[in-house]
Amino acid sequence: MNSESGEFRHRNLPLLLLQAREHVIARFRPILNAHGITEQQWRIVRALLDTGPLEPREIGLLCRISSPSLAGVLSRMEEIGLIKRKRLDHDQRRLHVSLTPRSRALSARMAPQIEATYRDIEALIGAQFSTRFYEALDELIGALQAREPAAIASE
Amino acid sequence: MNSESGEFRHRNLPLLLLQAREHVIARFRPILNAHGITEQQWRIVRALLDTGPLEPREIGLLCRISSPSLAGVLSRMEEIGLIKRKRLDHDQRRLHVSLTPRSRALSARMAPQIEATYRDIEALIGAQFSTRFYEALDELIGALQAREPAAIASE
DNA sequence: CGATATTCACTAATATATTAGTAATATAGT
DNA sequence: ACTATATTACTAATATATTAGTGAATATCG
Repeated sequence: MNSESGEFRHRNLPLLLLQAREHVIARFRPILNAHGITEQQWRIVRALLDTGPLEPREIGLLCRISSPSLAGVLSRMEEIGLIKRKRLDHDQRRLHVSLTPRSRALSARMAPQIEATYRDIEALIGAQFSTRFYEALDELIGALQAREPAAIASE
Repeated sequence: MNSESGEFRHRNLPLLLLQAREHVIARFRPILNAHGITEQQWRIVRALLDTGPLEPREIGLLCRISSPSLAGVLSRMEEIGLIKRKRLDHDQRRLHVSLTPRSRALSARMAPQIEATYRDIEALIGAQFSTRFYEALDELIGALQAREPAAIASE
């Protein structure tokens, strides 16, 4: 009825970012499903591949998964043999999470399809736009995390 | 260990988009919490404000909420008086979802704080960058939905 | 050294997401 | 009319998200 509603002059930015992400990940989802791994699990596997062993706290910050969610996700991943967990000797609170031969083999099998999908996307949007878009995302994230409003853990 | 891992040449684009969205919505979350409304509920209220009454199917496409999730979300929203649901006369399968005086009053109270937050963000990233970033998101979404891979409902 | 505060992974309860499937209604083609 | 198919909102089961809070371990400070 009121397509100008008056109340809001700005477009819904979080929704736009969500929509953009949905359109991108829609192209990867079939690959993840075919290999029986969830989005969160894959995010963690890829982070560990790129960075090496991490602690849950670091995984949460990197992959944007909250501590309570992480507890269940990591527990299930250990159960199906995608990761292993090991207490640190000098600090019994902390934990080391690392990949297993199985998850390394899995990502080796997935890598070609993932990379092909990135090439598809780049073909659609153009290499130049692609580069500038990554830069824009980095700039946005950098600007927003430089001056956080409250105590929102994000670095 | 292996910070070059070799397997992946492209950065994790869905993760970057997720991180960007998290940094943005982190500034709105305190407002939503203060008014006792969840992210999904607010997305729906704002969509209805902008567009007028919608059917669940349309809400799902617009707000990127799946049909099963929507069932629970709408049910809870009706229970607390944020929306009302009404069957269509000429098609008993379909449904009209519309706002209530209560949700209109709520968004009127929230609007100033929401708008102020957008101004804060724009001040941080710059008006020019802001404009170009919105355009880039539109372009990305447009390019990706123009040639969908499979039958992924998205417009 | 000892009391206090902080950090860390985790649990509990509820909300939402995902995948598969269902019943009711509507439409298309015969 | 009639069968087959499509569409719509929904349920069931499991996974993940969110908010609050816990116990164990460590760090900090008096």
